[in-house]
Amino acid sequence: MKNKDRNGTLKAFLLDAEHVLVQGESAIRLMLKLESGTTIRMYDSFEPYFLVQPQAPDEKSLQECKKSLEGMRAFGKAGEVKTKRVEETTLSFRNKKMPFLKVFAFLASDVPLLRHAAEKHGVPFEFDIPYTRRYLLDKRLRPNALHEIEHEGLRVKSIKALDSQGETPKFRMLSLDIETYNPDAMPNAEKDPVLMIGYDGEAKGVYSYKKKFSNDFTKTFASEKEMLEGFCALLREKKIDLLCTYNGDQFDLPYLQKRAKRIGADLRLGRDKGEVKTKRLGLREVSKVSGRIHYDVFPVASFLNFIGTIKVERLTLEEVYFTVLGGKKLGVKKQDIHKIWDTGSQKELDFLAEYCLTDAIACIDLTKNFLHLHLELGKLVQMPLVEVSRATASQLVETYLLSKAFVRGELAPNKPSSADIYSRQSPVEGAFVKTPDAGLYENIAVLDFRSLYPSIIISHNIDVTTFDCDCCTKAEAFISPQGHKFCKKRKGIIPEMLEEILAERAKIKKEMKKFDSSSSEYKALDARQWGLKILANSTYGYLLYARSRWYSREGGEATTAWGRHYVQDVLKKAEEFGLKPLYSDTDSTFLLYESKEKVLEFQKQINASLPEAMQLELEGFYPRGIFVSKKAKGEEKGAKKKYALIGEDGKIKIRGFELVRRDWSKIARETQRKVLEIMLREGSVEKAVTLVKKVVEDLKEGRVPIEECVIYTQLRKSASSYEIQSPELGAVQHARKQGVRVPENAIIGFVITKEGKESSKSKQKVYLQSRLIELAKDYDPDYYVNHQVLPAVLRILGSLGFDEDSLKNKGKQTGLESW
DNA sequence: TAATTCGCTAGACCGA
DNA sequence: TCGGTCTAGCGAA
Repeated sequence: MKNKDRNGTLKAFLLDAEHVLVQGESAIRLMLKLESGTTIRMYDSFEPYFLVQPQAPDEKSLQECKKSLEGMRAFGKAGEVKTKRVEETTLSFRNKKMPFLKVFAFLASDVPLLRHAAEKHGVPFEFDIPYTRRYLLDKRLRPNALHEIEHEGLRVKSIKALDSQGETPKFRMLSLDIETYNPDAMPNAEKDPVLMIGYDGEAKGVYSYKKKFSNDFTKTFASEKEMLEGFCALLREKKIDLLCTYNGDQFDLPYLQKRAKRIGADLRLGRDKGEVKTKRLGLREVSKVSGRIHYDVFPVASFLNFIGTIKVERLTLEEVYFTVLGGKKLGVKKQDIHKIWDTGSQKELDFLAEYCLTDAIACIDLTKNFLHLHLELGKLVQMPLVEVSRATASQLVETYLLSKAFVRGELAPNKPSSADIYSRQSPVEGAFVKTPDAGLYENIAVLDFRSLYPSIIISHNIDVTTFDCDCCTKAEAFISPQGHKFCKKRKGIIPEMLEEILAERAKIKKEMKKFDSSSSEYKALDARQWGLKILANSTYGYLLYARSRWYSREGGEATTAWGRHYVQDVLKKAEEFGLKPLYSDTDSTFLLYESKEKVLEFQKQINASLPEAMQLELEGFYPRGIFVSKKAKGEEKGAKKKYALIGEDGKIKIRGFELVRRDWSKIARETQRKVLEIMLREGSVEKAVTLVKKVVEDLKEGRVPIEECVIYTQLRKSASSYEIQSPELGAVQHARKQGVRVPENAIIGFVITKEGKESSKSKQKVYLQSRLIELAKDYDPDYYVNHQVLPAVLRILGSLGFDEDSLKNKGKQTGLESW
């Protein structure tokens, strides 16, 4: 700790910036990590402020407004609030430079109060940018990057981000996972103790109490209290910087805190006496521990699942671990834990400890896997790790844009009012999708526009600041297919951002080729390009996001209109070129070819005609592919967003089929997958039919395990607010009637059982037969044959010239329903 | 108080 | 009992 005690300059990684009070004023406390590995705290001063646009831009109005703002009074809970001081400044607003007044406050919490008072004197702006974020943006600091700090003791004199992109701090990490006593499904901290704490990272093991264990990784304490305090001692001893959990925000950390209070344990998870602080951040809760970074893998997995980077059916630790890292699952049912604790055998108790440890291992492994991404994203959008790892797509884009606006000397637009949000609701016409003809095809070339929407936005300078400018005539500007005009003279903030992102990403991709894919350099670069990709892909959505500061309906309309224009142009030109278009969705084109050279020649020709930022890439050549028909009344039409391709390497790419959907049973999905594989690899209908017959027989005979009949669905509303009955709702209602608690919005698994099946000939209500998997005793073979396996499979076989109706004629040799 | 639109499908609902 | 319409969920991009 020598460095901080004297004056001078030091280099450190900036980990976090917190709001603190110093002598009655808002100030910043920085968490810094020296290159030696030591973590220190320092203090910086920063005045909270917001901006006000005077009623009129003339000097007289400006001075009058300034005077009024200086004399402002507002009243908050803590009494009277005053303006600290007011400064004049010039900012660019709606493409014009104009005067603004910068109103400084003593406390960050005064800003919202003063802002209301200021509304009488002008139009307030940038009043809702959180204090610590304002600090990072204004000082152009980059969380997780190396900074040079000039200081006097613990006081920062100046701080500057260094241009050392590659380096990132090395954290001392520990994962944490608790098991609780839970006789009533959901544990209650008022009465249910914490039984075990698993951890991995700087140390690895399990803490428990009273019980004896035969393994050597479990340490037994005399009481729950000593166990909790022992764990805090471990955090201190190992000098942990980063504590990671899976859903610790909402479960583990608040539970430990409540429990400690209840049993009188001295729980110091942080670096000082502070308790776990659980704060609402947007829609969710964040649990913070002072002096350490709490990294919660659950919101990370949830975000990546949402944007499509990973694909899991349920966001459990086990499933995420398995999907992302191929880790094994160790099954202990939550409802069994208290039984094992009370009456379990030694073997069961040992197994529980092992399970607890496995969860801690999964948690640290996942953290190591995702941390690089957030370190890089944090640098990029200037958000500390705690925030960036919990941020939504719109928050990432918006924070990046706020920083860009600051650098460009532009005023950030205010967030929309609720009336604005309401008026932004009507949808904007989206992408073009071509209807394919159903069938089995050979030799399909797939061409993709690389980053279609970002490249269109760049090429045509699309955003709210460039729309309908008054500096370009129609002849000078970019005119969209619907006639929207975009400036050609000044680059917009969003096109500029995307141009930088895409250029940087291309540079990184090139750089990555120099390294081995297992090297740390490669991984850091990969994380960086990944972060850039997330940002670029979210930007179009942000343009049309109703709560966006930089919303542009016209910009969104123009982007998709140009998208439709370019992709349809490719289809038309392909036809003329002698390549038959088969299918197209948004940015992709599927062409039937005879020679690959011709495809490459075509691609070259298109690329020569495109704007510089746009590019048509060859995604691949596929020897065989299947498109199926839509299940529609009347005419037979090919289905969109549903196809399967087999690559030259034998790898199969499947989109849209039931088998990729979690709301279909495993038995139907697996059977469909096998049929698709047979058709793609061998093209043998006979073989596929034989396979299906076997499955149907197994179902009839009850040989299929009930687990393979589970259907997963999320109830996205509260159970009472549904207009219509459904099987999933039926399962929940039945369970609640039995006294089983089912949380709102949960993804539930249910089975269609024989129970509740009506013998009458009237139309069977499936929801009466549906039961949660936990309560299901059997499955209804008729349902799984006729409503799961056969529809999934016949769609494919029927589309490939196999006469579907003949399949259903009972008695025929090949009939699938001949049983 | 979670980026967008396009598209498929099952099952419930409802009127003839 | 049949067939059209609507609600709801999930996936493609």
